[in-house]
Amino acid sequence: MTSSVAQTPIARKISTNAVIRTVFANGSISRADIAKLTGLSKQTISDVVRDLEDDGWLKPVGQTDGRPGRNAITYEINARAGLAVSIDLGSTKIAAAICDLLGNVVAETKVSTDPRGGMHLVNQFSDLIVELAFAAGTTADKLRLVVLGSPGVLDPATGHINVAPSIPGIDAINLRQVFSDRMAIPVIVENDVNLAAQGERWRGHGIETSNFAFVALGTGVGMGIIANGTLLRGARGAAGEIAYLPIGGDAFDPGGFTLGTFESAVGSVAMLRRYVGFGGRNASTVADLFAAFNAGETSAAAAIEETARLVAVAIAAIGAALDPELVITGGSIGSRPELVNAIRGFLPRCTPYPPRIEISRFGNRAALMGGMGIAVERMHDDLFGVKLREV
Amino acid sequence: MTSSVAQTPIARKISTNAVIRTVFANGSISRADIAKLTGLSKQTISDVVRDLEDDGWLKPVGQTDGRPGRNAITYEINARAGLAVSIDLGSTKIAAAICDLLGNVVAETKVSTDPRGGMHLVNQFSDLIVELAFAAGTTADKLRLVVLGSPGVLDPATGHINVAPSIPGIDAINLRQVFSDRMAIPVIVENDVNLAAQGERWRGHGIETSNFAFVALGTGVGMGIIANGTLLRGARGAAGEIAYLPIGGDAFDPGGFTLGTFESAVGSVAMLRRYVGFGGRNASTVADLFAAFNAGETSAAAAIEETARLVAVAIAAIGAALDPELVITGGSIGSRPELVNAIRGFLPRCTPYPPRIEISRFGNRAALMGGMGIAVERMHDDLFGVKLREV
DNA sequence: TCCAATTTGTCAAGGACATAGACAAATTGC
DNA sequence: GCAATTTGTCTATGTCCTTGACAAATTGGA
Repeated sequence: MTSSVAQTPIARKISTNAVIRTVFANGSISRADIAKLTGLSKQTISDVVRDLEDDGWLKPVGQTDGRPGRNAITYEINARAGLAVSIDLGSTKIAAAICDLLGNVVAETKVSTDPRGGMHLVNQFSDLIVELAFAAGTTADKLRLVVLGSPGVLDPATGHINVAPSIPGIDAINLRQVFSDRMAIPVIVENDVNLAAQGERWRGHGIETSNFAFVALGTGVGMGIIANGTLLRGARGAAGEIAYLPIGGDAFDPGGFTLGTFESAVGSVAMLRRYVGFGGRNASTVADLFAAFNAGETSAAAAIEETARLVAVAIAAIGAALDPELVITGGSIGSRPELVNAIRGFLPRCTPYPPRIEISRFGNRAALMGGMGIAVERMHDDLFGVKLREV
Repeated sequence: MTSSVAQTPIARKISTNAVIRTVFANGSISRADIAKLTGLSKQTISDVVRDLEDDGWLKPVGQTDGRPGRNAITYEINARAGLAVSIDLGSTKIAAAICDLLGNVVAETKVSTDPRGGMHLVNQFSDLIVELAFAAGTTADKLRLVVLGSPGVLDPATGHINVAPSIPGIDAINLRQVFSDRMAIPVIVENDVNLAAQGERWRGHGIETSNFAFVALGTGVGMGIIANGTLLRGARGAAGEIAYLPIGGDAFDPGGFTLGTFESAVGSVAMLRRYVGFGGRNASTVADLFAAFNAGETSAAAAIEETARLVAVAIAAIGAALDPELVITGGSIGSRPELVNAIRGFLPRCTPYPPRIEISRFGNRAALMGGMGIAVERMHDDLFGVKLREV
């Protein structure tokens, strides 16, 4: 017998959504132009814009002039009306940033990861957020959302991190819940490679395509898949866990099988082992190895070529399964042009329709960017989205 | 300066959609109950139901009784108000069916494929449709949609069939356009394995999961992927073309590479060749080979085991990329329990999180079912969908 | 300098769609 | 036969949107 509060809000919501989207798409714009673009009446636009201005979402910024007729007041998004945090948790560094409704970075920082892991990381996160909020001229309670990128396989439903070899203690707690309770802000937890893919989709190489894969090659290997314009997570959140691809070794070998056949064959450890196997003696890190390659050392060239060959086969397999238009590579190995050029050479020889290959536009900031992209998208949805009630 | 016709239909559309969905979900139902379930007022429901009844979408079917209070008139979907056709084009047979708005099959038939291909197939299709319409007690012009499943790779945008080895002449014409023009009905063309996956999603093993793959193993091999509940097509419509998986041979071998490395290794031709290689002499078809296996012939067992081993590795690769909860197998080879049991044995030895394996519920009718599922879904969308205008 | 043309934005009237609550009609059970 | 219950319509009211008239503001040319 309770009376519902909002009775016919749906029409106004749709109108509001149309107005907001138009302003987002056009930047500074007058009410008359909004009316023309949306097809809604001038009257409706005036009403909606008044409400949005009262609530702080839009602000008047200037006037038109130079054309015949009365000057129009132009409006634009009040970007500061929605601020969100993106955090990229790595095994050695934590990067974090605050962005506004338009995706502008208003504060950014980076610290070393607390090696004790677990709850100590939650403390680091909240300290970082308070510090960033101060730098952005606001306070942490004004922030609407936190997106946290982490290595490991995450349960899509609960956000629980099931497998995370490189960070101690975060698979023991429900990171999303604990962190969200601590800060009193909604928290989204997502795999870091998935976030990197989202970053490329948002403002990187994936901006004009809706079917691509981000392949991270470094100490570990992973993949983020954008298909039909959205992220693919799979049934258990393990989509893109190409460490387990049966390529580069015997799939039935119990050793490689638990560690991941493909990761054992192309990770940085394997690459250095291969280099030593070819007789190389001048590299203890991947950076050394590429330096040796550029100095013309044949054992380095052989190690890189063999890695490229295996990665090309993996991309062929991914291409057969997913048919991406583009594969973006990243990570400490995958962002090296020397390797990527070799991959480009092998690929047409092992698959009839090779996808384009590009190196990540954002380097090691890709996951941070992806977190911001998700945060902006989510804020728009929460604030202006039109949700039909489920029956 | 043209005045738009419909001014504020959106609220009514949403209400109508809610009513239709409620009736779909509940079967025979009274207006009072619809009001309770949707949360809309009795008045609104009466108005909407009146309109829907006038337009033929709903029909009164009876009355409640036995409970205190006035008896209610119950309504249900008038299933015959929307009829659509599903056609499964195979290299030897064409299967076709008409289904109604509820997905009931009201007419079904099967003929041999005209070996001349091309336009002769279009003639076959239109004859089939006229015949089915007659059997269903209607005429072809009353049909709202045709879904055509075909082998080959289809361009997702145009519906053009780019590669179709087993059917002559259909890659030379724009099948969708020609067929649609001939019948004056909208036509959807889709890859047959993708349709089989949709069929399993609609009423088969995929009904309770939104991440699975349908793997077809027969003369050729193919895969249909359902991820996040929707079909994955890829950038060029070639997602799931696992013929080209670099498994079962050297990915860089120019021969296997053009024919498809994986298909060359596990198709029915390869399986029989393998059987002969192991010394088998009693099988010229796959059916013979399985008969030999069931008679205890060791060369048949070896051929099947080797095929199962390769398929298990392929499923491991697919699992690493897509993380499906379930893999459904079909096709003349893939629907044999003897093979699938062997696959089930190999799988846990080559991947740490093996997906469940099931044999297709519909056998060779899976694509036909999938076409009906798509047709029903599409009819619902067209007839009752709520579309927000794009700005 | 003044006026026509143009554009912006508000006002007022009217229509579609929703809700709430009163009430008539129909049915069950005592 | 009557109270209780349920269905479905009627009436009144409110929100949101549209249309068309009109005032306000600006440009450019006579």
